[in-house]
Amino acid sequence: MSENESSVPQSRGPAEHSVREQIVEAAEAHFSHYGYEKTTVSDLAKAIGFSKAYIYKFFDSKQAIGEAICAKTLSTMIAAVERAVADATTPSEKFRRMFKTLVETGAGLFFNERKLYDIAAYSAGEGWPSARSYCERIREILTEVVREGRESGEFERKTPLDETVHAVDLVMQPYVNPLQLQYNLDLVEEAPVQLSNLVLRSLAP
Amino acid sequence: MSENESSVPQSRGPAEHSVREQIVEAAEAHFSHYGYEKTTVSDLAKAIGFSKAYIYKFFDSKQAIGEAICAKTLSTMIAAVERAVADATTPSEKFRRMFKTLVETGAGLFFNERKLYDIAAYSAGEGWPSARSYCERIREILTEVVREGRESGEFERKTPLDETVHAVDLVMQPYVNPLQLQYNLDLVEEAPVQLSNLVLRSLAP
DNA sequence: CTAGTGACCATTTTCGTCAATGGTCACAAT
DNA sequence: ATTGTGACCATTGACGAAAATGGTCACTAG
Repeated sequence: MSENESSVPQSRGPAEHSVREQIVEAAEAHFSHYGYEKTTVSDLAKAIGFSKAYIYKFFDSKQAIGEAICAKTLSTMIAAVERAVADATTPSEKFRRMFKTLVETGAGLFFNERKLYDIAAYSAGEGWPSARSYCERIREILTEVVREGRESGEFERKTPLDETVHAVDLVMQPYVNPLQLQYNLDLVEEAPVQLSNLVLRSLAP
Repeated sequence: MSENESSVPQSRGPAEHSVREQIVEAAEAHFSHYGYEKTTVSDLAKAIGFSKAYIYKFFDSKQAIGEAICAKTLSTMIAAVERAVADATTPSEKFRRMFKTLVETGAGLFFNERKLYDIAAYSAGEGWPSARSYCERIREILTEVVREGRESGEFERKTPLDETVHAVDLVMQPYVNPLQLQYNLDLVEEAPVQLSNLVLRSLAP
């Protein structure tokens, strides 16, 4: 009773604090520019005009700061997906846009903010909370879309909801998970289309 | 006009030769025991009682030897899949077994012959011919299964065959490709089942 | 002509060293 | 009590020299 199951970088000290926000801001700038490894905690301290030691009043470790940045990055992607889903009308279209947006923002992160992408990939590989809750949120959105499709009669209702969602989630995983996406970048165009078609065929009543 | 598109390790000298076979044999033993990187060409030479230079009469490079071993490994997996498919009766069952066997033998390689698995993963990552023809062969087998299913009326026939096969191939990719399989080892049990169900639902007439 | 090799070179890998980094803590200022 | 820091330690990373490795080639033996 004491150890967390899998390395959980935590923050400490006051949750709302201008210094905490300054740290995050500086970290975002430095990490995205120089990368996580090449940025030292001292760099961040200098950037906000405090000593290195003071940073540790707000974050448990350097990793915890990385976590915060990663969570922010992934939140942006989630937001884009939520917007895309909200814009679509039918459940089928919602699913298509969800998948497409997910892959596009992921690939965009890879090509335009490579350093941040690397953090996200590492996070996913280590099973950090930020990556976990990201995957969880994706699944929630997916569940909502599928349920809506079932209610409107657009999707079949024989298979248990959980099972359907789980299977579809497995199909998307290689493109949702930053760790795996990098091996499928050449499929960014076709995979979401082809796989959406296949999934929607499987969802047909 | 001369360069091959992507690094293609080739062999040279007589194709059938006892020394060539001895090299492959020694390489298989050494690679699987010490790994590709930790095995030197001199080690192989010593093992078969010839000089290092002689090895290069039969193989273009060390990588080419790795390729040969990799091809052998992947052939074994293909053979297992072909056996599994032949054993099954219905196209649906053929597909299920194909997927399951693929994942099982892949995971088996990872857990029991890790060093050989690493070579296969590297091969897949670099797009070596051995990995390519492995993927191609999988696709051929899959095509055959789907076509059989269509002919027997078990699978739908509206979607173009190529499109169907391509999409199903994309679904299996993360578990077929050694490079990606290692990130999905915790899903070895459920993924083939869940995904087979989904795919078969999508193939229903 | 075929089977086979030692000596050689350019590039990698290994390894030991030392500075840099992540992280802590006792303490100072307000 | 809160805000903040310099000094300190164990571990890690960078760096250059030295050793090992992949690969070639002129050459020998039969």
